[in-house]
Amino acid sequence: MTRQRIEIKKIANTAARQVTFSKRRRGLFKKAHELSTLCDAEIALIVFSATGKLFKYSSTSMRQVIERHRLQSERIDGLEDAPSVELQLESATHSVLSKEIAEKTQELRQLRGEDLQGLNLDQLKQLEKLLQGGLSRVTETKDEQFLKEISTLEKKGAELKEENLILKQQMENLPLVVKGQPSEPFPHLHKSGDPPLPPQGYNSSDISLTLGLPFAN
Amino acid sequence: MTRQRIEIKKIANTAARQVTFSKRRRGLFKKAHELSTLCDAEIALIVFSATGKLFKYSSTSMRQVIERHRLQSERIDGLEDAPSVELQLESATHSVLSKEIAEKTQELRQLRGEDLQGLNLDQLKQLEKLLQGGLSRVTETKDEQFLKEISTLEKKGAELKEENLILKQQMENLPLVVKGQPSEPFPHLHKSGDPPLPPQGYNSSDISLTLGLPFAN
DNA sequence: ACCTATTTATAAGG
DNA sequence: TCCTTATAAATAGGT
Repeated sequence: MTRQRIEIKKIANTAARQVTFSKRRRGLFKKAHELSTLCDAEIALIVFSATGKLFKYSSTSMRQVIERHRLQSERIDGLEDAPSVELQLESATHSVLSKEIAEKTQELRQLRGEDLQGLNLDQLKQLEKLLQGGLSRVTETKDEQFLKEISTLEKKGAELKEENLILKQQMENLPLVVKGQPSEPFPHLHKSGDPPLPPQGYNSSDISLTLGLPFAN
Repeated sequence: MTRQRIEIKKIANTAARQVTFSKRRRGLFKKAHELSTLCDAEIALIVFSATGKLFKYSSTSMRQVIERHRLQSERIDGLEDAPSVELQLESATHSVLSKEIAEKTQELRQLRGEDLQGLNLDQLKQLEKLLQGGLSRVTETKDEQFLKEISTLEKKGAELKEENLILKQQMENLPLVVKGQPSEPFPHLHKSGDPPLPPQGYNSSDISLTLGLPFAN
């Protein structure tokens, strides 16, 4: 709708999909509210993100709108004597949820290469394609992680090297200082006999600052 | 919002209000559908006009979305007076089922190569291995299917060839029979002028039987 | 229902 | 998430 028109089908890129979800969700809720205000309509809007997060809007109370809806649609498909609407809903929900679990479980098994007997050639080809897509994306992401980790390690290594260099210079210069100034320069720092290393500092350049050496930095 | 901007408050004129209701309702439902499609969201939208007419949209089933919403909000504003042991049990079961669905959904997404951000290197490697395993099994099964199909076709082909051969022999022999026996050997079969091929028989050996040739088989 | 000037919504990209 | 900008979509008022 703007820089470029987009097709109305699932956005492939996850990040882009989430951005669009945020933007459009806001727009949708705004429109819902405007409609209810302008035209005196009673509205309920429930949105679950792909990640399962719930967003909702209702012009009056959610319960009220849903109840009103239930009354309407009940009259239509609701035949027979109702064995307590609540229980009906409950068991219906159970079967829906259970069915969904069963489906997803089966899908997972097939993605793992199990239970393939029932599939025909086309379905197998489709499944293979899906797996190839997933695999390539996973491998790509993994490789990116590898690279990231490597570059992090390299950076750390370079830092350590540099710090080593500084420490070496300090060790070379230290005796000179001691020689030229026999009295303890920092008596309070050495009282305990331990070097005054900070408990968990990993940036060793702090040490030189702590030492207060004249050539630190 | 166009020829002139309008304030978001109840439209005083009834006719204008109904026109706007129609227009904006359509827009709202369209947006809801687009959001669910683009971003894989589960959406329920219920609208009652000021006159009490019901309009609704849901990406999956209305019942499912409402139930899912009830489960979510139940846990949150839950509290208050104990909601009856039965309901407690029900919602406990629901939360178990819902959790399972959420987990399986996430697992499926990751097997499809989506939502990999949160995974560390080890998890990615594990996922990659799983996919490789699944892929190889699927490919293997698919290839078996291919082979099976091919051998079936080959068998069919061989059969057809053999039948062809038989037919050719018959065609070679037929003139001899006619020569040695000038009168129409099968008058009833040729009356119509069409060759007596069975309507949809693909097993031509039936033909020779039908012809009743002395050297059939 | 259609028209169209304008306002909104929003896709891309920081 | 927020900001900006170019452009697509929605829509108010009218016919």
